[in-house]
Amino acid sequence: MVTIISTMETQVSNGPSGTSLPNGPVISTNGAADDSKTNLIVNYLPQNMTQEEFKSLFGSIGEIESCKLVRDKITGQSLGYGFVNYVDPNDADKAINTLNGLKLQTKTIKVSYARPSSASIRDANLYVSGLPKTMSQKDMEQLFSQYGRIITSRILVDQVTAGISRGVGFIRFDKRNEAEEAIKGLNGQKPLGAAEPITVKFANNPSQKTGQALLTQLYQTAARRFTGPLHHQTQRFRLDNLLNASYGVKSSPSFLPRFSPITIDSMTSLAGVNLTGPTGAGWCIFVYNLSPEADESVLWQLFGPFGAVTNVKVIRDFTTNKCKGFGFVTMTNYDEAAMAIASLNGYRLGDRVLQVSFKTSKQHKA
DNA sequence: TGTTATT
Repeated sequence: MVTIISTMETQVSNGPSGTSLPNGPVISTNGAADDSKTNLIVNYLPQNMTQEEFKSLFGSIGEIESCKLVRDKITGQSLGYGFVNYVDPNDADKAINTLNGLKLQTKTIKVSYARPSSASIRDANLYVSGLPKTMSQKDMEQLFSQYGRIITSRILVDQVTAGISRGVGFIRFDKRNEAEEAIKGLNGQKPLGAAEPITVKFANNPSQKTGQALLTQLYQTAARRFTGPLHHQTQRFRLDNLLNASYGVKSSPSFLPRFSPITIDSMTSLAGVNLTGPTGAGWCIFVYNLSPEADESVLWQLFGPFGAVTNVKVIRDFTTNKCKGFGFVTMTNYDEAAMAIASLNGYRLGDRVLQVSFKTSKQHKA
């Protein structure tokens, strides 16, 4: 088990780059709207926080121009951060003062001004290993700060030994080229007084997940559904103005109860429903509640990690060419198909909860 | 030897 020494030490404030006009909006020198005083980035959000809860929390401060909880494009899972753009810069300031450092479940959220988006700030996160166990987060920052502006830093610690450094950490620089210089300057070098050299390299990009990683993630999500929330009810994130917020699931389409541990057997035993059995090349799987924008690639991405997929099809409206909400996947092996169904049925894809089952003879009726 | 900071 791993925990974090600190996520809050490095605070970032971006100097506004625009010009404030009397009684008017902030206008940047190039004429584009300048949101540097209203746009915030929120980090270390609880995994299970929904867009609605996110909006509700930050909307309690003041009027929101826009906000977005950033999610994985494929799985729809929260990436643990989001953006809030307020109408009034004063509300952005207030949000930082009142919500930064707020403890939500096991996380301590960080609220700060968002830096202007640009390619140069992407992929600037470094993975550092071989650090002396005695090196603190501050020591590490000091070592790296000669190469640029540090946005975040952390050292991983062992939880069972109550906070002993694992000699592994992360450093995020403001700019990618700063991170590159730090690698050049520090990789393979011994910090002052250290016995061993440290390794410094770019951290794995979480958006480039392997099939195996995606599969693991899907299994974990499935397991969570089957065992219920990880934490005690009272530890779960609550908002006073969200009296009956559900966790992740907005609606429960059709006959499937929320979080119900539906098994293949219970599905096949439903009255009047029979499996069609292997048809031609393999087992046909019915996927329901796809978005109108869904395409074949999402089906490949979802089912591919579970085994051999021979065919996918998204059913579209003839005139609009939009997905009609469902599709089919053919898998060669029963075991893999069954595992895919067990893992993906009830899975949240973006705002939607998928229903996944073997295609049955009566699926289209009722 | 592994968290989740750029819409």
